[in-house]
Amino acid sequence: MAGQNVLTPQSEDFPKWYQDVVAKAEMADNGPVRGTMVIRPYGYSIWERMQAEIDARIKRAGAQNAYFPLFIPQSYLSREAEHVEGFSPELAVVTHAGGEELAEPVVVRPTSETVIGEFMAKWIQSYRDLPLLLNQWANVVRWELRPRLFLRSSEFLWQEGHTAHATAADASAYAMKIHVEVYNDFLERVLAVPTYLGIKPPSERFAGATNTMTCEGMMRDGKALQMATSHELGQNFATAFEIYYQNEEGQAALCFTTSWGSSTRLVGGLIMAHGDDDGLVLPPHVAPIQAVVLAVRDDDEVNAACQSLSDALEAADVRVTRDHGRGSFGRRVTDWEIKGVPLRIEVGPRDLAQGLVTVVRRDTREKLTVAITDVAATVAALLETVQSDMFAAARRFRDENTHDVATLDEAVEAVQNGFARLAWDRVGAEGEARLKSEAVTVRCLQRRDGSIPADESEPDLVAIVAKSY
RNA sequence: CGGGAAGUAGCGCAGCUUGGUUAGCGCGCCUGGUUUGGGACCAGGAGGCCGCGGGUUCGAAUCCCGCCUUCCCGACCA
Repeated sequence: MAGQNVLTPQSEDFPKWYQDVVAKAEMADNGPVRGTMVIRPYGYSIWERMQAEIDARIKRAGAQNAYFPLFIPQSYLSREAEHVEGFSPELAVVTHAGGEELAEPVVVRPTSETVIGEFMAKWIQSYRDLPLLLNQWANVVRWELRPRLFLRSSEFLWQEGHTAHATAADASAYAMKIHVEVYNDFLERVLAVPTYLGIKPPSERFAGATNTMTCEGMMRDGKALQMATSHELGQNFATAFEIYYQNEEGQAALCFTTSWGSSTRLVGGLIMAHGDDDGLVLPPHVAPIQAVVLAVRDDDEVNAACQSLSDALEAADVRVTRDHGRGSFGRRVTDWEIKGVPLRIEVGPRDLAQGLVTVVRRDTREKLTVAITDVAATVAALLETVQSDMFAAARRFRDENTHDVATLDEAVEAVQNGFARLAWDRVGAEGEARLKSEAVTVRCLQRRDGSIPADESEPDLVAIVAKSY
């Protein structure tokens, strides 16, 4: 068996590799209904770590968690013309319940702007109630025609933030704050995924938004994945749901709202941003298990050493597990590699006789010999090194595969292997159609310095274009 | 939703063309033993509505029709 591929190599068939990893790392299974997903414990523990990190940042930004219903009156969706048009094709609608046909069908939420808008209108009376900053963790349903585990499932888990503000400037600033301080900070510091931040061109905007911001990540096959998104909704939903407040002069004024979301799609992005031919590669900050203490053989002396090592690591706040299992050493090594555990600590009689253990990095495969008394301190520090090295490696990969081009033809050529960057005024509406015919889209628009523009009419913007998930 | 491919044990597959008795193989799983520094070995064993429904037939995994599911490409998509 030695030397045989456990997974389909990325270079041979990337989508097959992805499915192999999801299955063999025990992340998820397909559900019985097309497009549905069963998230297995290992996959869910990664999602839980993501939730904890994102939730803490959302709260730091001042928003509070709440919960709104799964079922939404169909009429709510219709109140905002673009919104209903955008979502109609992917709605799941309940027409029968309690053994009878319903007088008004209810939709299973595809997103919650409408219900939340209804209650914002009820709760907001005065300028003193603003800004109203809400978030919810929930499941949503969008009937997908071409589902893929984590990346696009008909039901998925996410967080959706919804805020109301007195002024356009305040709403805009808050959406930007979330985008940078919650999403991008999380992506870079926890998932170690570098992003291109920017705004979507009008053609790619959220249904009902006046502006959509995105965090675009590059996967190992050079394709783009939108990893989080934030919207300025202007007064579109405030108008539709009559979200008014009384200003300091006692006059009624219409709110400005925002919404922003990130989903279990992030798990798919994590897999594809860092994974290699041996499986997952998890950054330590998001890894449910940061280090595994692996007994080379199952005997009392080795096991005792493993136990005291894992106790010491736990005391140093390392998320550690012990593998003194049966079965061959090689088999167990491979299994932990597939699961992407950042550090493997191998404990065997030869090393032990000299008071040493072998520490192996998953990201670089580098092997280090460490005195057993130094392991706790070494591992804690090494996890931080792995984290920052993974981010640096991902950024290098992204930069090497982002090509500056001057024409649409060159862009189409360049995106066969990564992203292309070109002047936005070289694209335009006709350019987008031309790109679309090649299965290429404008992922985002940026200023020359990489910062996020206010809108697409700013002069001298650049377009990041790519094939995408 | 359109085009293509495929559904046989947990996973990967053979068998189907040319219908015929107990449907096979590899991996995995269980038991016992030997092992364990990169997917170990020996022996024994469990596990199958052959995707679902209907039809043809004395007889269907095999032929015909419908449906469901999965994968690839496209369209669609915060």
